[in-house]
Amino acid sequence: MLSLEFIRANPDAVRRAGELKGEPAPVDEILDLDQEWRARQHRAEEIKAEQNELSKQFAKTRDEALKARLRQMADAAKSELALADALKSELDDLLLRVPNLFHESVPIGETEAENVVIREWGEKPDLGFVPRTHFDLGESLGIMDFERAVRISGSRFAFLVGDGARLERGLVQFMLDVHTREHGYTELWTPMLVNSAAMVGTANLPKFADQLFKVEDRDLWLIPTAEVPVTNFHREEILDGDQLPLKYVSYAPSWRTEAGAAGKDTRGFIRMHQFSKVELVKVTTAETSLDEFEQLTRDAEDILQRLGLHYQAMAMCTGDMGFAQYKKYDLNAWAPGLDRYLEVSSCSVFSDFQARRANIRYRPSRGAPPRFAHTINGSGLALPRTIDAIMETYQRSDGMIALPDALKPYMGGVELIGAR
RNA sequence: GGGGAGGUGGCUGAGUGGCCGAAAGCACCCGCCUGCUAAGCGGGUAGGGGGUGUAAAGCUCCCUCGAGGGUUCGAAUCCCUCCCUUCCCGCCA
Repeated sequence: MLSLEFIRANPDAVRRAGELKGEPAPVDEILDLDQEWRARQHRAEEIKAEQNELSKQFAKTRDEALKARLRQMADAAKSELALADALKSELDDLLLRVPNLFHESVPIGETEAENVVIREWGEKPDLGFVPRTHFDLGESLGIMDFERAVRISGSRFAFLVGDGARLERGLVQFMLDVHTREHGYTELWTPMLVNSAAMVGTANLPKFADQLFKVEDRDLWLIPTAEVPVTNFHREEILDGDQLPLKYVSYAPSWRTEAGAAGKDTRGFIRMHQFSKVELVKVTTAETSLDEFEQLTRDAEDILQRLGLHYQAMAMCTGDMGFAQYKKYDLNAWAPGLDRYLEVSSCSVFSDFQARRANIRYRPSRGAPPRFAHTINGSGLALPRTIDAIMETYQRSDGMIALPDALKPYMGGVELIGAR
């Protein structure tokens, strides 16, 4: 969230950011409530201060008249504080619904049409035959099974079978190895159910509850991404400035309701209720967060390059980047069978927006007052669509699928999927 | 699941109704002292919020001793609920 002080001082900037993001900010309500709350708070504190003072007197004098008066003051202070607290929690609720600002380098725009390609790597492969889709290939090779998944769990679920499952496992291993050994990230294995406070920390709540699976009768939610537990790893901590940046990588299944995506990407292994993802997270400082964000994006791109997949890096425009992000890049890998790009990674820097919610701070130097950290995350990468891009890019005219060299050590001797 | 013990500052740990936002020790910071180092001496060091201030500083008030409620003029301290840690028993991967 944004700080109340900032909103007080820059209401127009907050309003403008909200409009350009298509996420209107309740600035006027906040400013009104803020005034009201502060007035109440002040009055309550005045009563309380006097009460505290007189109470000390009473301890000496034991004056019964004073005691009666103090009893009244205690009641008055209590009800005044209750009013102030009610206003404050109303105010806090509103603050959680104010979208983040965006960096000046973010393109202004309303829809994905105004996103900007900032980098491109490789090119669309010329296979020399009409490429098939991954789901066509996957079903005929017997490595993907959607029909059975529907019977057991419904649409947007899948089984991977044999070499398909192996491919998924190998990819996870490969990505984790690259990020931990070569990019300097520390691996985390996390809880996959988290409480509401954690979801608020990463800004999945309160606004996006309809995107999340909730455990019945408990304050637990299935994580939509490892970002949630990993970013919250240091919640309510004050870190040492010289520990930063902290770099984490985590593999986790991710669950999303995909509400609002009815009818979209219903065929294939693209938009699932459950999918695997390797996630990169950094906790850093205001001074370094934009550079660290660029580097994190490069770390994700490195995986695509090693896999030999053609992709584009896109800078998201204001209207397409989301509520909490300060700046965001998507990585879109080319899928020849589908004849389109698939989003395999989304990398974002949040400024101190999440850190403020999750109360993650650091001390720039010994004795200095704490400051909110900056958080960054990105997929490195999301599995299903990476698998799709691999299958469609490395397919052969005979329907078998070759493997990128980088992946071969992770496939237990399998070099060609479909060979018997 | 049943029963016991416990949750206090960066850490250890004292504190059972006002003198306590909190002894002492450790750690850390500043200064002094000493050929150097170590030791020693003196001082400092929790977080959040309100008011004042152009702002920083400063001044001042309020809140916070796991969380929330209650008793009381007054709660770290007493009572209730919840969460967590730990030990014993039970159950189970």
